[in-house]
Amino acid sequence: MRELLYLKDENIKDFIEQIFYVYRETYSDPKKVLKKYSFGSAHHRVIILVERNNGITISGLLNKLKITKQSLNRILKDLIKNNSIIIKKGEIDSRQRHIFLNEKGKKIFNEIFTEQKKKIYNALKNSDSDSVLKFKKVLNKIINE
Amino acid sequence: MRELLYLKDENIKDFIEQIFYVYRETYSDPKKVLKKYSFGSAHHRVIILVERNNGITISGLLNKLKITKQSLNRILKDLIKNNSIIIKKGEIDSRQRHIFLNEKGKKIFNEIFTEQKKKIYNALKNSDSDSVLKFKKVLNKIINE
DNA sequence: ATTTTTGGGTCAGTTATATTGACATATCTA
DNA sequence: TAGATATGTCAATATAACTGACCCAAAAAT
Repeated sequence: MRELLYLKDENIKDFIEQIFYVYRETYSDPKKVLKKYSFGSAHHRVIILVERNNGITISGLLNKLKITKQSLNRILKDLIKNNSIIIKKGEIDSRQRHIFLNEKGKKIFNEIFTEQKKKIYNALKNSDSDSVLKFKKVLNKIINE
Repeated sequence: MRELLYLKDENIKDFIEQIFYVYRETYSDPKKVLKKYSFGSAHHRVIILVERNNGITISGLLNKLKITKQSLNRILKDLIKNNSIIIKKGEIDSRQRHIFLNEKGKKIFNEIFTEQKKKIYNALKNSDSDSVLKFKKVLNKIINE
């Protein structure tokens, strides 16, 4: 039987450490932009998720963020006050709230994204398409385990 | 000129979102174990880094964690009180402090690691070695950008 | 038609983790 | 010896999360 080196503990430990660094590095660059609007990482994550899932509901966001609704509410209030998002009642189910980025929110997202994409863009640019594809597949496997 | 689809904004956005999920999923499972010792994520990260870098100095840890020494100090005090780590003066440079996991710390690390490795292990098990290798390379490229 | 469940909102208090800024001490280096 | 470095510590503050207890309105189930 072949030895699967990449399943050895030391390799898994490498990944645990690297995933920490990758997350931190990926999410640290836009901090100056966020500070300009008095936003923190929590706002950052909400803006990203709303941009990617326009019209997402409160419970949709809660499922993706895995925080409490009290925590989310604080963030949403800030974003509404800042005029970055608008919230609409559901047409089918009027208990639901659908969240959208408005013009200001889209502008802020773009500023954030411009900073945040750099490291990933450069890393991918220096990789071949097969590597990028396989990178994505393993990422997804970890998420869906 | 070929179009590099994987450099398109929408693909980068995928990665930004996935990296968040992967980090969270990778670091969420050991929370019950940590709670048993009244430890949080900050302690978790320190234990991991000390296990991987036995004898690391304070400034070594600060460079990896990128937090302030005041923040680190709170964590280290907890870990010392709990008898998970010991701190020794440097023999060459006695200003330095070298941090080691002791028996209790190793035991706690193993409990944490047992929980934390599961998702990664299963994800890698369902991947071929080429994918795992390429996954690691792209991770490193993002970190070192 | 009434009851139960669901989606969301909110008040209050607490905890965890990080920050800034200032200052102290010992030790190493030039 | 002067300055730089490694670490420790006090105090105040910010951020982001938590638990727990309620509330209302609308949908779904009975």
